[in-house]
Formats: sequence, C-alpha cells, structure tokens
Amino acid sequence: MAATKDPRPCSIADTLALVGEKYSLLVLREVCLGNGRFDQLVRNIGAPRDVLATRLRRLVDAGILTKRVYSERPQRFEYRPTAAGLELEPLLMILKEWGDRHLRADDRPMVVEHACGHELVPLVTCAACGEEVRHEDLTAHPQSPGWTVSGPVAA
Amino acid sequence: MAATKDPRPCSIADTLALVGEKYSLLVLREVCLGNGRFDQLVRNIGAPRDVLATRLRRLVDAGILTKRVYSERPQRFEYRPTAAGLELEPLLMILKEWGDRHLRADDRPMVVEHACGHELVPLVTCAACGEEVRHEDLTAHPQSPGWTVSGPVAA
DNA sequence: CGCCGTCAGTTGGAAATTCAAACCCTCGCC
DNA sequence: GGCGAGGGTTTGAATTTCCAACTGACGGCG
Repeated sequence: MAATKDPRPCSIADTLALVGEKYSLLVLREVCLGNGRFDQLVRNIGAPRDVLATRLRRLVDAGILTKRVYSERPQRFEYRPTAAGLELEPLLMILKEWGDRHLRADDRPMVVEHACGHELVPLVTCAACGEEVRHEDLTAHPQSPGWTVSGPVAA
Repeated sequence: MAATKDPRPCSIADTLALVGEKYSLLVLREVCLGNGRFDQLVRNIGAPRDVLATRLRRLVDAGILTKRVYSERPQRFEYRPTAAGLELEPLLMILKEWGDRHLRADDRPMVVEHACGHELVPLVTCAACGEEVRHEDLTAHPQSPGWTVSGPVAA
C-alpha cells in the first residue's frame, strides 16, 4: 500500500487512497441509500465480511462514515455518511450515469428522482460560470516544478 | 474478482468494475493531462509496470482508452482517452475538489482553470432544473423487487 | 432452563494480486 | 559495437482477498 517511488502529488490520488479500495464506494452507496447495517452491507454489496469490516474501519477513520448505536441491548450498530461522506455522493451519481449510458441497454436497475420532479441526470458544471464542464475548456496548472502536463489532447 | 453471491444490480458497481481497480483512475488522470506514454505513466503514477500494463489492456478493452502509434520505426505507442473516457473526467474533478477541501491545507498541487477565466470549482447539478444536487433532494427507486432502500437518511 | 435465531463481527488457511527488480527486444545514434 | 530509450514481460516474494466457520451478546419461545 506504500507509494512505490514518488508519484505526482495529487488530491485525486489522495482521495482515492481513502475511497478507492474495492467495495469502499459501494459501501458509500448503500449507506447513502440508508442501508447502514453490517449484514445489509454484506448482502447488498456481496463483499466478504472481513474485508467489509476493514473498509468500514477505514471509512470511519477517514471521517466519511460514522458508526452509530441504533439499539442498546442487544447492542446494534449502523453506519451513516458524515457531511464529508455526503459530498462524495455526486461521485456515485456520475458513476451511475456513465454506467447506465455505456454499460446498459435500457434496463437501469435504479432510477433516482430529483426534488424538481424529473429523473436525475447529473451534470458537472463550473461554479463560476455555470457552464457544463468540457475537456477542451480545461487547463491544468501543476503547482510543483517537475510535474508537467503535455498540453491538451486533441481529437 | 467474481461476485461473491448476487449483490444489488447496479450501474455504479458495473462502472467501478471497469475503472475502480487500483491505479485505473490515475491512468485516466494522466491520459487526460496528455501524458499517455508508458514510461510517463509509470513515473507519474508510481505503479508497478506489470500492473500498469494489465490496467491499460483493460481500459482499452473497455473502450475508455485507445492505443495509438505515435511513431513507426521505432514503434512507439501512446494512450489517449476515448469520448467515453473523457466523460469520466468530471469524476476526477470531483475527487480532486474533495481532496483539496478535506485532505489539504492550501497547498493544492494542481490548479485547473476553466475557459471562463476562473479556477474550476466543479458542481454537480440536475440537468432538468439546474439546481445543485443535494442528498435530501434525491429519491432512489430500485427497479427490481427485493432490492429495497431504507428511506432517507435524516440528519 | 435450553435451544434457536439475529446481528456484528473475528479467525484461519488457501487462492489470487501486487510489488520490485531484472530481463528482453527493437530501434536510432555515434 | 556499444549505449540508451521506449514499451513492455518474467520471476519470485510479500500482501490481500476470499470463504467458511466460529464467537459472543442478546431476545424469544416452549
């Protein structure tokens, strides 16, 4: 799990170090759906119980989930997303949208409805101008020397 | 890698099966930055060469990357994102934004500029109404029986 | 009380992956 | 001929994953 050499310093990599392991984002999915109990997670995700236990510890440590007691005697727990965890939900929506479009043929296993009454189609926009983000409109500026980018990728 | 039992059918899981393995999204990052050559990828990502080779094959098979010859004699290759690959770039922006906000203290290693002249702050919005997506505004509707959701997660 | 069932994990050992370094092959260049 | 770059593959050891079984604290039932 240690970094091999010294790769590009990057917040994407840092975030993935927390939520990029197998099953972690599926845990977040279930927890966002309100299915936060251990056995529900095992069933809905299909992960081995030990791996799941490890992931849950990590996500709680990272401040993405909290472990709450929903019943003393018998003691029973439930995992819920923190505010920081909920901020990752858009990630799930984009993964879902991509999968629906590219991997499925009109048999979407889940439909998400937005409060406005329409089915949610998530769009990533620029907070400053409101435009949808397109690759050609982006320019990356590395802040540390030595970590260059090779310019825009033309079609 | 086989699914343990039969977990919830889900496009999020399907998409993660393609891009959720270790390093895959970092490959996409580099390729979107224009650093598509094998040795660049090894250096910038810090992945073992063999694992990287495996990931690249998988991403090409999935239609997320293409392998192009940029020089015959000596034969040299370069990986580039396909249209489908570029559609995953917003994912990277959200991971970056989350990491910048939660994992860093004003030492962002990369700044992305949008064509509008401002630094990019990605926002996920509803295509129908334009509003920013908030957890409380979403309702999930599973399409297959047996895969319930336990209702909204209150604060 | 004795037994069964649920929930939330832990344990143990075999199987699959990852890691790191070394190696290979094709070329261009001097 | 030797060196170096680019783009991988091979090898063997170190980690992780997987799976099934087990634990332990209860609650309920007869």
